[in-house]
Amino acid sequence: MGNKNISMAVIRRLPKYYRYLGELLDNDVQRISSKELSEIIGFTASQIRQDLNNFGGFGQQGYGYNVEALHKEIGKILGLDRPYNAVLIGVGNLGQAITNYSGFRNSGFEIKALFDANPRMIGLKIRELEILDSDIIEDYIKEHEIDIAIVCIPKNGAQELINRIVGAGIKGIWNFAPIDPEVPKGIIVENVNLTESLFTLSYLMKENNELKK
Amino acid sequence: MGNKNISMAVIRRLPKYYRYLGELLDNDVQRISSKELSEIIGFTASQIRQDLNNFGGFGQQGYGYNVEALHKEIGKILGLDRPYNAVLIGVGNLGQAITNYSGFRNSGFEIKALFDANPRMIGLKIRELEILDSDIIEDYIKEHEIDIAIVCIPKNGAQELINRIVGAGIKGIWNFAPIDPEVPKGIIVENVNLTESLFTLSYLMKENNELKK
DNA sequence: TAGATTGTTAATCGATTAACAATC
DNA sequence: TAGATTGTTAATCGATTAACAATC
Repeated sequence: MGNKNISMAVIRRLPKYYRYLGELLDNDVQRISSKELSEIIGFTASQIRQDLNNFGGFGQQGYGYNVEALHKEIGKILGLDRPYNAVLIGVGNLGQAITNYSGFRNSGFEIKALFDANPRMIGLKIRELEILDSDIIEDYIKEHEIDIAIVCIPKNGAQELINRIVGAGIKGIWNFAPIDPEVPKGIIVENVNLTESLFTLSYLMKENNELKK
Repeated sequence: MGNKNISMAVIRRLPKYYRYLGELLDNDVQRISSKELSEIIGFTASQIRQDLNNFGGFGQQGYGYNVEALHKEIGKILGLDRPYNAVLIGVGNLGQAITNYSGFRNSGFEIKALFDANPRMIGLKIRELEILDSDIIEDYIKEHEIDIAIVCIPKNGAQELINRIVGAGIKGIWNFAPIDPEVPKGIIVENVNLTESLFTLSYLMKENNELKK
């Protein structure tokens, strides 16, 4: 499969294509042109065609794109045609929210175990999943072929924990701790920083307000 | 204040500057050059100087930047020198997680009220905050000078709810519902889409794996 | 066939990096 | 003063948009 070094800008648009195509599919729309999709999704038709052609020619001249086929193709491109085993570390409010959200499992991401360092949490159950002691996480990762770690612990200790799970063989980290972890080449980290998101909102509200003056 | 139409790329880096400068401050670092900051934060020194100079000349030739002063300036740029009143709508797991996270309040974002449509939730309390009926949200927003709505409800009904709160005078929306809401010009929306984030991780893990072959 | 729409090349626009004079 | 480092201009790089031949 030809990898032409896809830019991050393109990659971040892929899940949006996938979502909008899924909605079209739910509404029994069978075909769509880049122009029509453009009106729904808010990217230019030209950009849509450019984006998709990074991965192959999925359309047909004079017709457009078959919604179902394109949705499936993008799913494959995103790697959603295979299951992932995950562990979640830090069963606080956010960790529980993610554990309880069924949407991820439906997309093939299964949380196999929960971990926490707090003795009061260890042994409790959430959704049939017992909370295990963080101390044993390395052994668990090695023994259960875990691909992804979902890190929901506070800033302090987060880098150290990430060092440990990377050492145990984790390949991808979905990181909610408010740090930019350092990891060896070949380990993928996706950071979700809610504070940064909120501050961006704050900036834009302020800027918007000033423009009005 | 000169607004030179700052690009989104720059804006999204501002919270990172703020965070790293805050950490330097915690570590009693008093001055830093763009080169040193570059090594910590991972942007080029040139980019750092370009970014900052969009907002003013905060440095001093031959010296660098005063950490405390720069941190404060970026805080101002982000609009963190004033308080915001917020309401949170949808007190599920994620909504509770956000309600319980004290970091936002410490930055000046105060959740003044919680709303839910589920009769079982209405009347319950979280952190001294009673959960109110979503039906009365418009009146509440008007009467309490609410700036920001934190939307943590499912996809269905999210656009309708957003229409209502925008009609009631909300100026900024921190949206966790998995839609890209349509809002009138002048209303700021910051979307957090966890599914898109997870799918991006999936793509990058797949790509990384293929490169190794 | 005629009309529509893709895939793809070329043109434009914008963001990042490099370079260096200004100056602390 | 000499050395360091900014602020800013110019050069480069990359991403988006426009255009259109190919073709269904």
